[in-house]
Amino acid sequence: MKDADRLREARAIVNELLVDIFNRILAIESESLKDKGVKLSMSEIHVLEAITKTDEPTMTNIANKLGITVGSLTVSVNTLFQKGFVSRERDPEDRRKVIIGILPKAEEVLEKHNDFHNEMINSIFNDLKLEEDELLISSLRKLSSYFKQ
Amino acid sequence: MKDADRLREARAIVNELLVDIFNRILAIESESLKDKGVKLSMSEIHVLEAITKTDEPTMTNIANKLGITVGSLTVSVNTLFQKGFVSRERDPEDRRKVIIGILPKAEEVLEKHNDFHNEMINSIFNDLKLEEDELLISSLRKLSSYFKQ
DNA sequence: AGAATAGTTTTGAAGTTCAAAGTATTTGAA
DNA sequence: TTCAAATACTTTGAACTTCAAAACTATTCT
Repeated sequence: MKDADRLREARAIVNELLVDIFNRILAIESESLKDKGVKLSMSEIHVLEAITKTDEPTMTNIANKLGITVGSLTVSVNTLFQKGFVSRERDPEDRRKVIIGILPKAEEVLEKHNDFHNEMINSIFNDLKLEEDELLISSLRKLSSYFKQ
Repeated sequence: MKDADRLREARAIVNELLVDIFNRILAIESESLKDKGVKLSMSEIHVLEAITKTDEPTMTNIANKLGITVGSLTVSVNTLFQKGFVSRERDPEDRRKVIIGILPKAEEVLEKHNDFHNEMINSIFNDLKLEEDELLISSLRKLSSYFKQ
């Protein structure tokens, strides 16, 4: 087989795998949480996750992290606030901003969600050698930066 | 830095990148299509894509490929049929089955969608060496098989 | 103070999805 | 053979997510 053919095949496989993963990940993730007795929807989980991973967790910053509008985020935060998963307070420095915080009830849930992510990452890393990690990381980094261009 | 630390760091990065990609891919994909004058939503595009990639494209098989219920697929196919993107006909061998087909109007759209996927894949492969492909593929394959467990 | 700006919330509409109930067809066991 | 169960699909109603636009509040600028 020629190199060009091999490359074409490799691309096709990577593409197919990405599509497959994309199509299944949400459903499986949500099932995994249901099994663990978590009542929240996946989008609510992702909001909680984004809050913990946003440096200055204002509405605008969190919405950017998630790639949704601030209006959509407000709707979601409303119910999370009402259910007692997050706190909300004005920034004393700039009282236009609302800082969102995670409450203990949410930390529990995020821990269970993390288990899922860890299992997922395990399944990739299990029999990779250390020096091979770099390549995987650089591939994904390229993909991610392509999306942020 | 110890190997264990390096591994922990690698996992964290891979996880973060996957989450990032997941959060952005849909929005960007949909914007890319809007730029190209395509009127369909992403989920409609994914239905079309799944039809072309399912061996015997019955409702059940396509729904499985997509990871949604057959009922949901029916709703989507209803509008795609009405807009003239897909054909629908009973399987003469087993008249319970409905075989879905892609019409020319849909092929045009899928071509544009493919451009997006190709650009995406390009951005990963651009400066990978041939022998490195295998590793990337095997990593993704593991991830994908983990989801199909 | 008044106008402009920034951050957030509210609202209405559209789209996606599921679960449950209903229809049509096929299969298989009595 | 016949009819009950299984299979394939569609319909329906409800819940959820999201967006765009308008409204509101707080802050900054002139």
